[in-house]
Order: sequence, then C-alpha cells, then structure tokens
Amino acid sequence: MNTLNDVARLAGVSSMTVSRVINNSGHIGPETRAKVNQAIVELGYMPNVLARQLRSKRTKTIALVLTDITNPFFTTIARGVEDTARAQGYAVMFCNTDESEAEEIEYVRMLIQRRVDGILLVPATDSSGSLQLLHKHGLPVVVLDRHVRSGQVDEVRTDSEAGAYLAIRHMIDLGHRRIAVLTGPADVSTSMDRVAGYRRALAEESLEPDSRYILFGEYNDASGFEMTQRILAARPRPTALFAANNFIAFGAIQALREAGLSIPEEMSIAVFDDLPQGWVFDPFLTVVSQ
Amino acid sequence: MNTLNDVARLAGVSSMTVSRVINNSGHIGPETRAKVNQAIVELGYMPNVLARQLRSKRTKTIALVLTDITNPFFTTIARGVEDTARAQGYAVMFCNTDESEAEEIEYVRMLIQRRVDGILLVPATDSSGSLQLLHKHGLPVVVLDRHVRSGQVDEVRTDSEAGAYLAIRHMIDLGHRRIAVLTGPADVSTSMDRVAGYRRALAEESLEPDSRYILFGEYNDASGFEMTQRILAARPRPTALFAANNFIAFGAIQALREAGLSIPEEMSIAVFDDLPQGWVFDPFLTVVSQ
DNA sequence: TCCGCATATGTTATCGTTAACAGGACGGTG
DNA sequence: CACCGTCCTGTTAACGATAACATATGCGGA
Repeated sequence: MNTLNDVARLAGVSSMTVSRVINNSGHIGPETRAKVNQAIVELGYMPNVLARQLRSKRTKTIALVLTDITNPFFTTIARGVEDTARAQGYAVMFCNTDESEAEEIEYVRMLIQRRVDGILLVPATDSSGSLQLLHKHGLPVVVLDRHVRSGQVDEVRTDSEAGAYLAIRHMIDLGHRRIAVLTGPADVSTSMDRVAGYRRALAEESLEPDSRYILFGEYNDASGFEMTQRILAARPRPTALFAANNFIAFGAIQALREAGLSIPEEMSIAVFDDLPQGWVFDPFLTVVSQ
Repeated sequence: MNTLNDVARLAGVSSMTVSRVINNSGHIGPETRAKVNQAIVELGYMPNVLARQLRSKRTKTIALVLTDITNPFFTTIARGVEDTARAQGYAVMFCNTDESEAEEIEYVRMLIQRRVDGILLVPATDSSGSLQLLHKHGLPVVVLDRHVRSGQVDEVRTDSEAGAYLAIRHMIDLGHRRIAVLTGPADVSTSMDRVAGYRRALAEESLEPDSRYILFGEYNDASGFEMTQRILAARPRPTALFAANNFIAFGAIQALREAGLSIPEEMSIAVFDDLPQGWVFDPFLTVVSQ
C-alpha cells in the first residue's frame, strides 16, 4: 500500500505539499495541485488515517455504548447516531454491555485506548465507575436514556415519569382500578421513574398502590413472562398490566396467551416503549412511544 | 494523557521493557515486572492503540457493512458479529448502505483508509465495484447473505432458492393455486433466488407461473404495501402471497388490513425471513426462518 | 577454561502523517 | 528603495508505540 511519500516522489514535490493538497490547507499553485492529484489517482493512494490520527490527536470516531442493540428502541437510536456522525465525517463504534457494569467498564477502557473523540453512553447502572474513568481521562460524554446520580454529565432522555403517568391515567380513565406494573431493575433510573409516574397517577385518584402489584425484574422477555405469571396468581387479580418496556411486554403477552387470557378483554396492557414496526397488528395495546 | 515513556521513566527502565510487560512478550524479571506494573497503575496509563496499530500494521478492527441495521435479520447478525469479534479482542465498525452502491463504495474507501483488518460485506447490488477496490488493496472480505457474480469471494448465506421452494410447496399443499410473490430488487441475488424457488415449486405441480404474480420492488415496507395494492387489483386475485422478506410482509399486512381482508382466511401469507420476537402473535403467517 | 545458550534489558530506527518553522518570489506602499 | 504582506513550497521534528538488533549476565557442559 503506497504512502504519501510515494505520491510526493511521483509528483516531484515534497510530502508536505501532498498533505496540503489532500487536506485543502495552505496555498497550492494550480499546476502543482494538478500534478499531485494525478499522482494520487495513478497510485490509487489511500491516506493512512491511523498516522493522521496519531499525529493530529483526533480520531474522528465516537462510540455508542448501549445495553443491547437488538432492542428496537436502541437500534433506532444507533441508526440515527450513525447517520448524523457520518454526515460530519465521523465513524461510530457500537458496544453492547448487556446491562453489565463490568462489561461497560471494559468497553470504556478499550475506547479510551483507541482514543475515540467522545462517547455516547447508556449506563448499565446508576453507579458509574465508567463515568469516573472517562472524566479522569478527559473524554467528552453524553449519557443517554437514563439518569445517573453522580453529577455533572449531559443527559438526553425521555420523561419516564410523565410517560408512565399518562399511560396509567389512560388506564384509569378506561375504568381500571387494579393495575400492576412490571418494570426493570431497581437500580436503573428509568425503572424507578416509571414506577414513580404510576404511583402519582394512582395517588391522584386516591387509589392505594398495592405493593404486590409493583414488580421489579429485568428488561427482557423472560423476566416479563415470569413477572406476569406471578401477577396472575395474585388475588384479587389486576385488570390491567403496565409493562415498563417492550421486551417485558413481549413476555407478558406470551404468558397471557399461555394462560388463555385474551387481550384486552380479560387483561389490558399498556407499554412504555417504541415497538417494532408492525407490532401493532393484533393484541390491542396502549403504547407510550419515545 | 501519559505515555509509555512516562511509565518507563517512573519505573526506571527503558520503554521497550514496559512494552514487553504490557504485551507479555520476551523475558522480564519478576521484580522489574512488578515495578513496571506499579508504575502503570500509579499513572493510570492507557496504551495509545493508534501508535501500536501504526507500527504493527494491525488494527484489530473489522467492519460489518450492511444495508440497514434496523432490519431485525441484520440486527441479529450484527449482535453475533460483535460478540464474536470482541471475544477475540477485535472491535467492529458498522455501516449502513441503505442498498446504495455509491454509499457502499464510500464506506469501503473509508474503511480502507482506516486500515481495518477485514470486512464483512452485505453487497447492495451484485455489481461489485467495492469488491474490486477491496481486492486491489488486499483486504480480506467475506460476503454475507447475498451472492455476487464477480468470482473469488467467500460467501456465507442461506439457501434462498430452497427456502422459497419449501414455503411455496407448503402453500400448494394447503390447496393454494394462485400464489403471488413480492420480492426485492432484480439485481440482488436473494430476490432472484427466492423467485427461482417459487418457480420451481410451481413447475413441479405443472402450475403455469403467471408473470403478473411476480412483482419486483424494494426490501422495505412501503414497497411491500404498494406491491400488495397492485396485486389485489389483479384478476383473478391470488389466494396467497409470498413476501421475500419481513419488511415486505409488514407492508403487505398493512395493505391487506386497509383493504379489509383477513389473514389467512381471505389471503394467506408466507414470509421469507426472521421476524422480530413477538411478531407471531396474531396474523397467522408461515415463515421461513433463517 | 571456554563456548553456547537462555534470560534480561537497552538502543536505534521506523510506521505515515502533520505541526511548526523557514524561506524565496513577487507585488504594492510609503 | 526599503519594507511588508501574500502566495507557494520545503525541511525538520514529533505523535507513541514496536521491530530489529545489540548487549550483558549467569549457568551448564565439553
């Protein structure tokens, strides 16, 4: 693979001149530029971005660290991030932490070593060893989707509390009085915020939130399935379920099908999350779209 | 951010010794190793991977170039690639071409410049300027999901012809005689192969494939919607649709709903593709899972 | 005793580019 | 005419690591 020097030699100029042509910096005479460009084409020259990055201390690369790109909510975000980054000449590295803080820190170390210019992070938990690490090394971070306690970070997220409130309000308006909530881990801000919205809506109606109706689990379908089985055993049985994300809803619907309960006649479901396109087809659901 | 030399100075050894400790190469005395490790911890040293990559000419990075990571089929692949790569110490860069060859070539140029060690490519079309480019620069490539004519490349894909054949066979066994196929672009191998399987199944039953029942479009829901509207206008109307991928099926189902046709009573649907989890809930479909 | 080999560390050059500085030519201005 | 600014190009060093080679020490065997 030939280098900038090969191009310079062929064009009969110094390597600095070639560099200037490539980067459109400084002043270059028109015929010099032509010679250089021709040499570039002739050799099929491709700049070595690594060398450029090393010297200039910028990688034009950012990272998106999230829990699972398989979740349609995150897939959509990933797609948007990639499009925007690319338009600015940046590349994106994706990392799946599977909700594990250890994995997250591992990834962050790798990203620091690769000298990415910045990181978009969906933190696995709200205790943020990785944020400290990033801060120590001076790496710009934006936290997505979730809130972290540890202070001074820019965050971009939806208002979980208000969204959940709206969903539960809607259920109440439809006449439901016994509503269960199936949510994620207790140490993830979205879980807690969604429960908070749930409580507020119930409180407004002076409905006592029954603690047996508030279940914490994981943001996946197995957990949704299991929580639903537990809630179906509760007496009195709730008439509506509020799933704190789409995967939990998947599991819940499966459990209801197995139990032979029809939706929404025998059990209503509201979901907090984007759903994959086409999902709206049959079981009738209420969704809070992000 | 401090360097290998800073560590060397603090530990009172040469930078080469530090490098050897980090990479576990050569012979290092136990107390030297201890000194070096302590210095590393003390400084919170993070190797500059860029410098390493430049010198060693390996980036430990591969790229996955696909058409749209939003497609659940590709999302799953992406997840698998990332997991496997990471286990081997490799990072992955994802690129969405949106079925555009121009975008694909643009990405390939960028990846060559970034000196990735190899590329996994889902080609947008079967004319492969990007493959030539990659070959010219000596970059290892594996082509995924689709077949390319231009020769000597490793390919990993499912047997589209056989899958389509099975789906159509199944439809025929259920009694369908007028089956339409809604497929992707004519210059993508999977489209053609799925149509070929369709033809073979029909031919076996001496059913004349009606060319009005074979529609080429795009692998997205808008195209599936539009093709379905066209097919519904055909007389005699087919009794079954075969969608060549999940997005086309989405569009088809939407079009059928709008037309007030029930699935599968008034129109059966078979789909070639993985479907997102939970999708099986209601409209009753036959799927060929990859 | 001398040689050879394994072990342990250091020195120098280099990967391919850009930052920083250094001119030379040319034209306008006071 | 001296001086300055603009345009164009080149030289040198550096980014932070590793490859390749060199050196030193100790130990066993002929």
